[in-house]
Amino acid sequence: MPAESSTLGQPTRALDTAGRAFYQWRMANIQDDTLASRISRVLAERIISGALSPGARLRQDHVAEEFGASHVPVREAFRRLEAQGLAVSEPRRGVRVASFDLREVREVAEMRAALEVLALRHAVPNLTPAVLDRAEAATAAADGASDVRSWEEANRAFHRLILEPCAMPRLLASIDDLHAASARFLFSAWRSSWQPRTDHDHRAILAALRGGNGDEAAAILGRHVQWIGRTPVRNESGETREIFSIVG
Amino acid sequence: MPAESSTLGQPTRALDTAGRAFYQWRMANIQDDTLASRISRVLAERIISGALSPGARLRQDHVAEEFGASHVPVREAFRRLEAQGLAVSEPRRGVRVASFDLREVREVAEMRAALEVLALRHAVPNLTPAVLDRAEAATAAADGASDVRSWEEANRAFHRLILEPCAMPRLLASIDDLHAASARFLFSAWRSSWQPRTDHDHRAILAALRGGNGDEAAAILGRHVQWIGRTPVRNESGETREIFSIVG
DNA sequence: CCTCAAGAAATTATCTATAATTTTTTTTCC
DNA sequence: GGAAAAAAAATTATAGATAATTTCTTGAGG
Repeated sequence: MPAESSTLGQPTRALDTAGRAFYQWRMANIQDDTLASRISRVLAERIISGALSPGARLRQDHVAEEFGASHVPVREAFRRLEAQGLAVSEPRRGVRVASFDLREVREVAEMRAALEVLALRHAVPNLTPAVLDRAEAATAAADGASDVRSWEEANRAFHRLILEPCAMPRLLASIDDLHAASARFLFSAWRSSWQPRTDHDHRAILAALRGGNGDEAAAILGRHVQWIGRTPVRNESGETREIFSIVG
Repeated sequence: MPAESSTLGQPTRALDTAGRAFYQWRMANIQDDTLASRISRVLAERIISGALSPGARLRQDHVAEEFGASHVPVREAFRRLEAQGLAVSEPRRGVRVASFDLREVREVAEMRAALEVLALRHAVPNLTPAVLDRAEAATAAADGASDVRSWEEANRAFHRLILEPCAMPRLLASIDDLHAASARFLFSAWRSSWQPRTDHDHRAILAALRGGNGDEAAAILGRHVQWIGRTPVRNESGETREIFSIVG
């Protein structure tokens, strides 16, 4: 590390700051260093946001060219997207963006309810006032959000904050994947429009947690996550149909 | 398909049978045709059975040579194992068989409880007497099993049978992955020894389902899956320690 | 005898090239 | 003009080769 070690010849305080910055940079890159994972993250982002529509073909050479890479890391990225349920692959016939329907929206909502309730139950004993304060801030951010993207980010932060203290990595990873699926549905429903709302469930959950009532918090969370919103959407041919999406 | 089409020049009945056999063969191979998936399945089998121990390095060139392949499909197989939680990869430092401890055993047990209960609730309305009979047969097979492998297979069949009618593919896939993790723990605990047992829980679940009492069945299943067995195991240096593993 | 450093071997990550398959386009025949 | 067949183009899957990194081995110094 020749470029970085030059910063080490400085006063102690500066060294600490620079050292930490470098460490964080290393962490951010080390655990996700390979081309394959960077490609898979970018593609996942596009699928979730709706920039890549359901059923769209992902052609390895095109993706490779776009990223200035060969198709070997691209294929690895595809395998990862497949495992996350964001893409489907048919041998020798290529990879497509996974499609979804109301059945799957419901399925994801129910899985989230089951797993988030489990996570919250284990998180409760480890919850600190500091964490709850940050969760409250996330709720406020969600209420003040003016577009879907920022609302989703704040909402996800809220759930992550109160669940993370469960310290069950496998469970949290599964929940993350389900959140990604939820976000896909959400963005597809509220493509451009978004009406600000006050999330009473989040506040009720926080109140229950502050009052030491973990069971009640878990019960509200379970219902909250299964809340499925209906939005009328007008398609290209001018017909309107309802799109369903998880909102919690 | 030159070899197969030759079978088509036969009487109608024979054509049907041969045609179906060919179709099934195609199905079995088409949806899992690539070298990468075959390699990942074989490696998964070895990790689950314990033939590959936790922490063991998986070297892409060695695996490639063993399968008479190049390392490109091997790397794709690695990404899949990673997503299933059977392997962990550190960029530029290779892939290792995932290790596990009591914490993870508990985590998997609780996730299975949450998700299998959810699946059963949705399966109940679609359960037929025929399915329950097959589940009963699986239970009998488990009780009569003389080794861990066959017990695990029969046990897994029982769970699959009663949960499959929920018709929630994503949920079932998650449960499958958790079963694989459970089997790892199980095989590591009961490596060679196995004491036959009668599974009263399975019979109680079936009785409740036959009696139309879905809630009771779900409650028993939830407890059943979380049953963690303790086995004293002697390691290389002669010390004994307890190994915990899911049994349900 | 142990620790640390330099060199050698092995291993990973990537790219370029090639064979096989699928999809698209063009052509032919009715 | 439209359906079927043949040819062309695109695309996937795999192999072989190369650069960069890590791990192992060996040797020097304390």
